[in-house]
Parts: sequence; C-alpha cells; structure tokens
Amino acid sequence: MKTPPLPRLRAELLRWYRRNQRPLPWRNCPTDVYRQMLAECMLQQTQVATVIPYYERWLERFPTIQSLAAAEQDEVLKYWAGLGYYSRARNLHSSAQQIVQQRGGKFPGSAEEWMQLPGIGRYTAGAICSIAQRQRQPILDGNARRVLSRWFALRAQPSPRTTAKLWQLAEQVMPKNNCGDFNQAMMELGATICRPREPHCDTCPVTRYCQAFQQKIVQKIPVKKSTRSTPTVHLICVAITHRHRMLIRRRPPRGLWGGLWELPTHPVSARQDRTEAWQQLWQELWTGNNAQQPEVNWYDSRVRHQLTHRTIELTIGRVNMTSWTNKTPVTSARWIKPAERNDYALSRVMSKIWDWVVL
DNA sequence: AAGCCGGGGTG
DNA sequence: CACCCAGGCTT
Repeated sequence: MKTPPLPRLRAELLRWYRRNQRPLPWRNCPTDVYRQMLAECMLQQTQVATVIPYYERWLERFPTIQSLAAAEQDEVLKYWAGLGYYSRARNLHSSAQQIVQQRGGKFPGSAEEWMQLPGIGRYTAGAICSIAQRQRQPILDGNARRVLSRWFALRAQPSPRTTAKLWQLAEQVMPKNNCGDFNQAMMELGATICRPREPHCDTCPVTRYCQAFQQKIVQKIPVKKSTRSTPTVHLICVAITHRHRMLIRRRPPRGLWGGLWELPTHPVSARQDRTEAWQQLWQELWTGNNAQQPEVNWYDSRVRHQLTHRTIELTIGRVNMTSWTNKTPVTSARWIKPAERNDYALSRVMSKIWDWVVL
C-alpha cells in the first residue's frame, strides 16, 4: 500500500476545513467537555441535521453535567424521545452520574478512562479527548472509515480485521498537533465531499493524495457488506380508555424502546391471531385476573413503521372500560389524561399511534 | 463474528 | 425501495 505524503495531506485538509467547515452548535464551545460529550453521544449513528434540534433543547433543560446527573431517568428519556437508540440516553445519564458522584464532577483525563464509562467506545473517547481535551487521539467513524479507505485504496471486505487496519491508518495519518481539528476535518470531508454515493471529487482538496481517485476506483470503495433482509414483526397495540383516561405502560428497561412508555403492545407470533395476542396482553396488564376480558374494536387499516433491520406492522385496537370494576392494572402501567401525554417519553411510532387514536 | 438497537435523509 | 448516518454493547 502506498502512503501519501502525510505532511502535505494534513496541511491541505486542515486548510480546507478552516475555510469550509459547517457552523455547528458544538463548534462554538470546542473545549466544553460536557457539550462535546453530549454531541458525540447524540451523533452516534445519527446525522448532524437530525441531532441539532435535540442538542439545543437538551442543553436548555440540562445545561450542566450536574443537572443531568440529578435528573430522573424518565425526564432524561423525554428529551431523547424520537432520536432513537435509547440506550444512548440511559448510558449518558449513567455516565453523568458516575462523573458527578464518583469523580466529584471531574471528567476522565484519558481515552482509556473515558471508555470505562457506559456508552463511550473507542470512537467517542477519541473524539472527546482530541476535540475537547486537545489530546492526540485517533478517531474512526463511518466518515473516517470511508475517507481512509479511499485515500489508501483499501479494498478489504468489512470485518474486524479491516476495522483494526483502519484504526491503524487513523493513528498513522493524525498530526502531532491540532489532532481534534484534523479528526473533525476528516469527518467533515466524509460528510460533505467524500460521500458514499456521489463523491464530489471535483471539489475535493486532497485528490492528489487519494489512491482511489488516482486509480479511478472511488465508487468501488469502501466495499459494502451484503445486506440482510428486513423481516416483518406483527404487533397489536390497544388503546384502553376509562373515564377519558388512557392506559399507558412503561416498557422493560432494556431492549427495543427500553424505558419508554407505550400504549400497551404485544407481539402476534406466527400461527396466532390478534385475539390470542390480546388475551396474552390482558393477562400481562391484569395479572391473575380471571374475569372475562372485554372485546376489542379493531381498526381495519394497520400502521407500518420501518426500522433499519425490521418492519413493524401494528394492528390497532380500542377498548373502553365503562362498567369495569377492577380498574387497577400492574404497576408498570398508569391511567393518564390526554393532555398529560407530553409528560411521557414516547417513541416515534407510539407518538404516531397516539395522535391517530386520540385525535 | 454476528445480532441488536431507531429514526430520518437521500437518491 | 436501498443505503447510510460523528457506534456501542451483548452473545
């Protein structure tokens, strides 16, 4: 593998970055460790444009790491609701508490220490250290992976070995000083110029040092991994009302939409119909209640929701418990007024269903 | 090494 | 639709 003249490549890239970087909120405060930590966590697998409004709203409610550490998880999830990958919010909350309660509010001082915290992997640790703490640490995200693969014309299949090789390259190309700017420049180039599909090689500042460009194989790099199918999962979701109140339930602390609230759902397994699923859901909500359960009015149309690796198809039902005597369900559930909906963290799809059912 | 975890932007 | 996004964690 040919190595480009690194000093010149670094200089050209940094020059381009200083002139062309996008004005992003977290770039106004590069050495604010809390804000950088927040941004990096929100940006995991999430595009910049999606993050910005969440980032701003979050900082109004949790301006400091102390305020975040002191908050209830419910409140934290509420400000993450809709952003996806909710373990990030739980982990960030937990990390904030560790920093405040166990370290007296003092942030970790090295990448190794950062990686001890939940939700902080090698990328995030490297980003915080290099950008906010001005240390010399490499990063490797989706952008850097693509940029480096092209610079070095790396044709290897995606694999842990390839990832290790790319980390090695990331370490090799980073400059002695200004490592944070260089890392950001690499990501910025990947996001705006060296894009996956239609890279703007005509405006790229470093084509002279790009092996893939020189060999005219930019489009073929990086090698994509084979795509998996997206199976469809069927769920029922039942809006249970009583005296103008809606029954909502907190989902289990881990797993899909962990810790968020929902109108009660239950999977409809193969060779099973919605009525059987409703019976099982009923048992979950009113454990040990053997009385006859009410009939559900099912809507004809279904709600489809696309996730990355699966399609969710929901059958929506409605139950009004007018003359029901045993109105108290399990502790994870509660009756709320429609106006109280904004007090609870709902996933995107549940938000959609709520509007559909309530309005 | 592979699966799980959301939701949105984009061609 | 398909692909990918400033990834991390569990199995």
